[in-house]
Amino acid sequence: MDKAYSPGEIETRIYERWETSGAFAPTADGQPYCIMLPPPNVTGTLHMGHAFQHTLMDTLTRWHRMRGDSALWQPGTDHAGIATQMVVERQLGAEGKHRLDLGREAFIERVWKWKGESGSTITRQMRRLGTSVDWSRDKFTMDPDLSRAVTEVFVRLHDEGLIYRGKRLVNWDPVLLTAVSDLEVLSEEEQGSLWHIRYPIVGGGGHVVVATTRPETLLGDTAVAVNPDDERYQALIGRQLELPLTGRTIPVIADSYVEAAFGSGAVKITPAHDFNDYEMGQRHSLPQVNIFTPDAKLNENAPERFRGLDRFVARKSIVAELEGAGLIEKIEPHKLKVPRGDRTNAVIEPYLTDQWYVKIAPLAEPALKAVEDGRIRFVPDNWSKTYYEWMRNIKDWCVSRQLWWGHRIPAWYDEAGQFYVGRDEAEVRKKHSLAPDLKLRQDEDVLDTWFSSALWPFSTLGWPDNTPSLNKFYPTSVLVTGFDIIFFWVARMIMMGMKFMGDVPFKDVYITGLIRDENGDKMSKAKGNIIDPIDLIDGIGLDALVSKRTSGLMQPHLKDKIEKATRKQFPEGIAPFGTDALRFTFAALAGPSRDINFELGRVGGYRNFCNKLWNGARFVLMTVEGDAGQADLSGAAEPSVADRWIVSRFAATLAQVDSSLREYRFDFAATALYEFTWYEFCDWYLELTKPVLQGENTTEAQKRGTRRTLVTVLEALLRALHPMMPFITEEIWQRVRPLAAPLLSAQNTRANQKSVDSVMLAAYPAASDYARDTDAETQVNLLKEFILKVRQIRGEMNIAPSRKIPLLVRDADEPAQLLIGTHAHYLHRLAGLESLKVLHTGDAEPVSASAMVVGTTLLVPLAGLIDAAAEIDRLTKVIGKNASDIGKLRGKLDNESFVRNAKPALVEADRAKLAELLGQNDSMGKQLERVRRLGGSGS
RNA sequence: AGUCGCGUAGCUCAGUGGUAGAGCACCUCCUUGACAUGGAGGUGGUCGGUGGUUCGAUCCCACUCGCGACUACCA
Repeated sequence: MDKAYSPGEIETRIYERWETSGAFAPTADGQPYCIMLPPPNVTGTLHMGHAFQHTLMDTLTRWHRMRGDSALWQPGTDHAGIATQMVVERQLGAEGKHRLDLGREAFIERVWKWKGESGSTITRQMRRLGTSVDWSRDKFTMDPDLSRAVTEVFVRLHDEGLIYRGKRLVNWDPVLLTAVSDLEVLSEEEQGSLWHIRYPIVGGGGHVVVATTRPETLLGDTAVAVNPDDERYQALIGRQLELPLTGRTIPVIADSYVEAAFGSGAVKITPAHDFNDYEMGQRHSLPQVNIFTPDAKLNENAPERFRGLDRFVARKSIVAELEGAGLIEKIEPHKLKVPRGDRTNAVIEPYLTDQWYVKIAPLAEPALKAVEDGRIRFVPDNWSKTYYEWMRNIKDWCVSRQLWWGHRIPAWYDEAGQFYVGRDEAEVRKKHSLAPDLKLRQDEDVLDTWFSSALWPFSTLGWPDNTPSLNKFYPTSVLVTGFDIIFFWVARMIMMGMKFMGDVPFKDVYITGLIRDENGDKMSKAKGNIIDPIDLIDGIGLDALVSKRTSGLMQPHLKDKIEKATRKQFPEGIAPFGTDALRFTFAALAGPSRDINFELGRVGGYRNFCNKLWNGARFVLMTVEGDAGQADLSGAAEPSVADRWIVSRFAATLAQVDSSLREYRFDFAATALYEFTWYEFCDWYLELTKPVLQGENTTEAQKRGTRRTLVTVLEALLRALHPMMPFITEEIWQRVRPLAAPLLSAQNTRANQKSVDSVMLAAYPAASDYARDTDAETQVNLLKEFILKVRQIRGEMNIAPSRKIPLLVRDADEPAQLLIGTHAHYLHRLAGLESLKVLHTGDAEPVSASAMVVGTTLLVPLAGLIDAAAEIDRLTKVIGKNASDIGKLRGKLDNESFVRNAKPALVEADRAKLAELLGQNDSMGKQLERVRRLGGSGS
């Protein structure tokens, strides 16, 4: 083995072997365990959020697979209607073309071509991450079988009256020229103005002032509304006003929606261009005057001079004319929420169109109930409240999009405009007994991308057919996703799952945090703070990183700023950390918080962890292979206390990992494994094996006991780490397993099968397979205490590690005597002792540096080793700390209420602790005096 | 406006009704035959503020300050 772990070539080699061997497919037997991959955009690339979530899903999948479950991680990609269409339109734009130039068919062909070219990018990146999805089941939302499911759902919902077509006000994106759903509209507060406009009263008597943030919509006003209780306007209710610039007159109406206190207390009502006005228009039977074209220019309903003007250009000229006519009372600066399309950032226009809607209330009810009664569990639980809030106020879902890329709506129109819904044209004709020569044309619109995503948990498994996979894996086990798509996706999957499968689509919903940069900012191209997970794996030079971050910017003026920040933050680019280090970082970050700030330093730390594991394994292999040979492992063996201890600690670690992963506490599981591997296995256990293996007084059986423990614990540790760090564990396991295989206990038979040639198919180690040994733990804990105290003296006295020192032990209690009697070789080696002597009553005691373990005193003679002044400082400090603790403990124990109310065990423990500290300080006080005397006379 | 969340060591974050933890950073010593991507030791926090419940609060409750997310919105 190399001295340092280098992940580079190892990873791809191992992944290819896994994939070609079919190891990712679910086994025939075992409990079904299924995770649906949230399908990424087919033409997208892997970002940090994906990498994070995929790591967690892969960890769960690998863990369950190793536990013997029939584990399916279902992969796939999403056609991402708007996003993909926009990318291709932009490509066309660069060629000076528009999709209308190509026509629908040619355009769609072009999108498929693009999908073919770029669709493999993200799946290739996923392979780099080690994702163990079953690629043989890879799905795409526009595959024929999934499209069939979409049509089926649409038709069934329509036949039940749960899908309807209606002319209503929708959110219209004037750039994309399509309707979008409420969720696709983002409202940001922006600075605008509030124009106060005078509407003259017909028949004289002055004017009414209305306040508006959108003066251009005046052209579509059909009323002015006031609050019915507003005394100022009582006389005007029912009268007519002159609508400026139009020659029309409109009535003053009363509606309690109007707040008298805001603005002038009078509101212009534009039913065709505002959601609230629309509803008021319905209440008062007001006419709707649409003044815009689909791309938000003024249409023929506007006075001729404004026609064809863009809405914002029109605003200026309308305000100018009003000012000229003396109809502007004032203009105030005003903050308002501006609705923008999440894809185009264009200001969304409420627009009257015919669209398809899903009637949502009947679907929402069972979906709400499924969470309320616990059939679906949100983790962390508080996300269920977010879900409830949304579901209880949910509105009908506009599912039609005026796009070309997507699932075409299965509705056909005759020339009279009558529509028929069916699985295909033939079915429509048959169902409605239409004449064969009746001309039908299919609806031009496609469905919202999320419509097909909502079916993902069952459409990928074969629905509407009743397939074995569907039977086996639905309901799936857990959904792992971000809170940003709880409404877009999670809620809709639950609704559709309840509706069409009659059961929940998943039992748990694990909501991950959102990966942000180290400052807590969201990662985005515009901010220039994006990190490509692949660059963390392979590393990237500074110049390449800068050019990656600054190319293709929407706002080129940010380039310099981004470049500067990048060069400052990564003066040497990014080092190659390897996949396992990245994955372990993600796991360790996956705590309960909703925002996760990603620090590069942590990946470095876990890269070091990989190296630590590598070198620990290197030590084990060198010792076991080197001086013994594997046959030697099978003879009589006599495990040491350290051997029993490490096995016991391993059992505790496995129990912690198990309970943590069950609760999706990846951070706890990662920490438990990290601490065991580094602090217990490497720092202590490996060191404790050395006195045995290299000692002159140990028997072959003892050495064998230690070698066997080394090999078997390492082998099982690799299995335990594998779900989080698949590559390095596989690489090492391949070398360790031949040594370990003959030694594996009966419980581990699955790991011991000849056919198992990969750690990913071996059994996950269970805590119950390893004995807890409190006796060994107690002994080793005491041993560690002794060693740590001596090291503390050495460290604080600056005694070189190479310098061996004498150690005297005074007042040894029974456990300490046992320790010295049986484990002196450990003390010698790990504390760097030259000699170890127990002082008996009456023995001469040289002046020494000292430390205490419970009641036992450790003495390191000062002569030639130690600076008396330093020891005085040290002792004073320890005594001071103890004194402070004694004070606190006394305070507690002197308090009768504490003694009466606290748990007896606690009181007892405090009393014991107090007695111990008192004894120690008494002893150390005397010690201090001795050193002082020496300090005074000696140096 | 409503819902949810956050404020703990220089930084990023865990955590618990009973004398505060990790990683990174920092200081001292050490190239000892697994590992300098390392080893040994160490410094560092009145757990946002105030009040309450309690024998005891960083943890529970109320209020408050500061930050954030989401949902719905007043033209």
